[in-house]
Amino acid sequence: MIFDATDKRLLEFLQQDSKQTNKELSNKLNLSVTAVYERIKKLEKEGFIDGYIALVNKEKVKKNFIVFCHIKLVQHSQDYVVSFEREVAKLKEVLECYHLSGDYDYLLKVLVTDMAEFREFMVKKLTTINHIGSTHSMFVINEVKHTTIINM
Amino acid sequence: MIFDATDKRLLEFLQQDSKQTNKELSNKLNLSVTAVYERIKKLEKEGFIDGYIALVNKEKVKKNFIVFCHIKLVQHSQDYVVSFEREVAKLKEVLECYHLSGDYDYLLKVLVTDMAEFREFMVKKLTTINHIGSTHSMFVINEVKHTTIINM
DNA sequence: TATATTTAAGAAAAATTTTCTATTATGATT
DNA sequence: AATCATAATAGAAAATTTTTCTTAAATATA
Repeated sequence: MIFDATDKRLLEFLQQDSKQTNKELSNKLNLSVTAVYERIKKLEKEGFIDGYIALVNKEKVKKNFIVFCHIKLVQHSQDYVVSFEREVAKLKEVLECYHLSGDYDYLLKVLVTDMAEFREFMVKKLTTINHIGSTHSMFVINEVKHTTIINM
Repeated sequence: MIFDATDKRLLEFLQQDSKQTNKELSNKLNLSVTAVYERIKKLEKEGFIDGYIALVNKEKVKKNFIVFCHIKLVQHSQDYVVSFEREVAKLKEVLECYHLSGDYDYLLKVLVTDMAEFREFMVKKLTTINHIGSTHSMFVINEVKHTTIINM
């Protein structure tokens, strides 16, 4: 499938603000409303767009205590890895989980209200998952930058 | 401001799919279309919603090489910190940057096409920023989980 | 209890999306 | 270069959705 410069610009605009009307986008792209509409539908159908979402303000909903957790497994057998990944993905406090190179461990991005809630998360949820060897938590003092925009 | 259970559910729905019509939301919430409309406008005005965006598929646009970079500064003076944060925020490859506790350093989430592009990023961009003492890169083998949904 | 204030509902108006048809551009083939 | 097929674009019409407006109900306040 051909994915031209106009499609790229369109995706950039939609990543910035998906509530723009096709008319606004058509002005920015020098296209007709229908052309914009058809391009968006094509991008959606081809899988370039995973979805449209609202971004909630973390401070407002009192969930702005971010912790990165490094995790090592006791063993790295297929069974252990699969089991750990399945369990950790279920936890709503875990926004992101990455399998990392090097020390063969994981990096988790955990979002909670405060230290008390993080403690609960560690004790009641994370450490009850099997096969965890060790954990190392890094607390975020300040979120310097956070964007969802992928540059192409 | 009062932020009730219905507002929470509404934010959950909008975080999952912001393209739902007010009619669909009104059915899920047992409200009228106008009531949903007014609640959304209120949440927007009060700052609960930072924006509405399209999520682009990383694989499709060939930007799915994720690297986490740990960075230590040579000094931690106010000047150095401010300068570093300003410069690093400008880099489009850096999706996220966190100031961490403990070793007083930073964690960067970097998104590029491949290792070649990461090398370019390191050599031409990251290491040209002043005050960096040392860096340590962790490559993502697999993205086990990634959500933008904040639980409330 | 009476009075204000907020919240909600339904209808109407305005705006936007979506469909449809026709036209133009693009690329491949000869 | 000419022809054909395919894809992209534009404008108008239809369908849907958002937004506004008015009225009614619920909640809180004095």
